Amino acid sequence: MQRTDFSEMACSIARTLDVMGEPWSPLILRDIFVGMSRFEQLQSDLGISRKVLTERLNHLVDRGVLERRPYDKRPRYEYVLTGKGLELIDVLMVMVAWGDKWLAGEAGPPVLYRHHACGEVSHVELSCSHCGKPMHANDIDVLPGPGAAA
Amino acid sequence: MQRTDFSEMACSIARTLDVMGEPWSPLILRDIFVGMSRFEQLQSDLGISRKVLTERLNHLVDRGVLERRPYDKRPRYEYVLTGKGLELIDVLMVMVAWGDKWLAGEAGPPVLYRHHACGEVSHVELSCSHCGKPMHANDIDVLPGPGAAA
DNA sequence: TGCTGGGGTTCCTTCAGGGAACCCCAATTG
DNA sequence: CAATTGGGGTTCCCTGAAGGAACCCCAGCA
Repeated sequence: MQRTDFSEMACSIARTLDVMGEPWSPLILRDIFVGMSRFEQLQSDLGISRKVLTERLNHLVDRGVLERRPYDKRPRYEYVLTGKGLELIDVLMVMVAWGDKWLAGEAGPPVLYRHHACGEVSHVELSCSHCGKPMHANDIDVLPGPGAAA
Repeated sequence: MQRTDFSEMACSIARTLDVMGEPWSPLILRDIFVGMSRFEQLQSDLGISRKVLTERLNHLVDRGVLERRPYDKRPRYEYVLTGKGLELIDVLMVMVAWGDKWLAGEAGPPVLYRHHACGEVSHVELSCSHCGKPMHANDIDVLPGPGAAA
């Protein structure tokens, strides 16, 4: 085996990377999330090679994060996020928060998020699912779980 | 230019992917976060090629997410997360949450997080930095920001 | 009847990843 | 005082994935 297979590692990061661990997949998911659903649109917006776009779309469909859906009597398809895929957007939202803070520079962030619940432009924060307080790298201990390697 | 350069795109996701957009970087950051800081440890834990590990470490140091620090009179180094790098762990924590939910299977999650603030084993949630309520893909509108492309 | 446009597939070239061998040098060992 | 060891790389070759461009299929339409 030449390229490493991440899907079998006992690590949820590695397994997630098997789904979206090269740079095009997150950008494809981003585009589909903002409403660009067709091959031609994706290809021209991203500037990705057609071959690689085909591979990535098939892979994302295989992994259950996208659904391929015909939209015409002719063989025309659009790609839509499944529930599993929509939750993967969480990862992108956190990438946006980090990129906005550390890489946006003078110009400021390229896009803004307005939160429906409060109507404000804001960004995403990480909190504890149990107590709701902030939860970042330094706020946790990492313990072995039931699915840990033997 | 053969491989696409993501760093110049007007998108915080693409720019973040320029830093950690291939599968090894997140795993390297994970290992360093849990205390594995030396070349040899990383190499044998990950099973990554030595050449690629060297490249990735240099890249992460260049991007300011790792710091290379001598730990001996001999030329021996360890790699530690900078503040910028520690905040990048947020992205990994969200990948873990998603991977635990969708890919862990019967065995359950390989690792658990205990939150210092409440002492409970929990996972990370996304909330709005303004109102604190949940904030996921369907809870936002995406608007052009000041750094949007011309 | 020919044109068009979406959604690919094929082919070739180049470059990045994998794997293994090699190197440098300070400390330790016999 | 050799010789060995071990960390932290570097070099080499081989394979496979990304880029780019051309080609293809087919339904609708002029």
